[in-house]
Amino acid sequence: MKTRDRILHASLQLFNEQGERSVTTNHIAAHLGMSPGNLYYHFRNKQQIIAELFEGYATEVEQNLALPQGRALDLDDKARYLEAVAEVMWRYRFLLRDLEHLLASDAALAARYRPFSRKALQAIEAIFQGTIDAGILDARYADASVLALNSWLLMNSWVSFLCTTVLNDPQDSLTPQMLQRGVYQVLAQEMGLLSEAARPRVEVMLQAFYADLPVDPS
Amino acid sequence: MKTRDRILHASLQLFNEQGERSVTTNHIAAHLGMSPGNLYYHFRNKQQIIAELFEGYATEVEQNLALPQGRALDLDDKARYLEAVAEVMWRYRFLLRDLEHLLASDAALAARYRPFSRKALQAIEAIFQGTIDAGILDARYADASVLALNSWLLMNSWVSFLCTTVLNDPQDSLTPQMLQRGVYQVLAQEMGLLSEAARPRVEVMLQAFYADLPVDPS
DNA sequence: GTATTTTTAGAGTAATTACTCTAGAGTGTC
DNA sequence: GACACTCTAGAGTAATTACTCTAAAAATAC
Repeated sequence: MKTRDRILHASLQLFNEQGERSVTTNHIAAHLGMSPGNLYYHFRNKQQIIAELFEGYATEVEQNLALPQGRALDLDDKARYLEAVAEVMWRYRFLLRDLEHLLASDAALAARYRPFSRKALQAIEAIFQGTIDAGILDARYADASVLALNSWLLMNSWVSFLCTTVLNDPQDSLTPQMLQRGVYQVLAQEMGLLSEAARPRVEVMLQAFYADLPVDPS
Repeated sequence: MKTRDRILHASLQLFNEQGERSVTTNHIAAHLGMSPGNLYYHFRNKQQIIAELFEGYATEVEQNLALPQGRALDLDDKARYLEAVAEVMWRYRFLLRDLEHLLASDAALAARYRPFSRKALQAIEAIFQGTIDAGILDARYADASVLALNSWLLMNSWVSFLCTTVLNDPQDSLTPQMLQRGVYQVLAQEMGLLSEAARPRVEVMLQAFYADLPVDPS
């Protein structure tokens, strides 16, 4: 792997593990056994590293939210969307965690983020509209834009919730079940909105995503 | 006001405005026209200031989530809960914004936060269970614990969403309409879950909370 | 009024951090 | 072998930051 890519890779890993705030450029260089000077040869500054990681994140999210070409949505599509996006968000979780500070201290990134987020919202709205049009959700009560916004918020905050409230110890690591439960929480929004035709099948699918969270009784 | 309280007050204000990360203890002291030594006479360290602010936040949230004594829930109760909690979250927004980092760098605060968050979740669940028992939500589809978790997540992430995606400029300030829309997003979860008896009145109430977000077409 | 305690100022410090600068090593070309 | 270009090391720095220390002022007690 090229030095430049090794820096990006290590930065992402360390940012995710420890938070962007507590990972310095010197840490990144030391982690790679290289000199700070070398790191700064490849990147003008720390912001640039973050900005390039964000581009990777944005690209992957957008790819995973594109509507299928030339066919209507089916029942499993949404779960697939959710799982894919959840995985990307997990892989770039430091961005979600420190987003407000990153945007506040980098106006260019903030200007880049807003249209990204709005575009993602529109894509999710299109997906919901697809399930309404396909007769899966009841058009009388389901509002695609409201559902899209709530879904986006839930997805963006799920990992943070796990880290702050569910995990008892920073050492503990997240399990796939915990991530899956996040997907369940988004899908569960539809419980009251299912058309009679779709309800039986969707309810079965939903149950497959349910997972108890380890909340010790205290 | 006592010096100690002035420090807490100024810290909260500055943390909210600029983020905890970029507000140093020297800034706080300077803002109050006092010496750093004086600040450190009243507080052992920055963590202690944050911890005490958190206590204020936790207390207020818990007070605002207590079930009414000696009567069943009525239709307006939940909106009142939401508005009250949303206001508290707004007033302590730096905590929500930097929560992960604050907990990661202060094990005692993390240990304090988890039971708080779980307790809040249970309180919200009790509120939802109340509306189910009161026949407002349809018991066939409404799951109090799932709804409670989603509501908590939505409330916790709403202000962050406004700051990162809606506001075009850090200078811009949030309007009450924007906060109200957050309440709407939580209430809107119930659209498909309303009992036939409750639906007409709740739908009217819901509309009162709806507000368009200023998302410029770009 | 004096003794005691609480509160405050302000200079200072050790540690950290993002980033710079210079010089040299490696690699390819002719 | 000379030249050019890319890449890397590593020492160094200016600025920042959380926090300490000493001494004096202010409040309180008796």
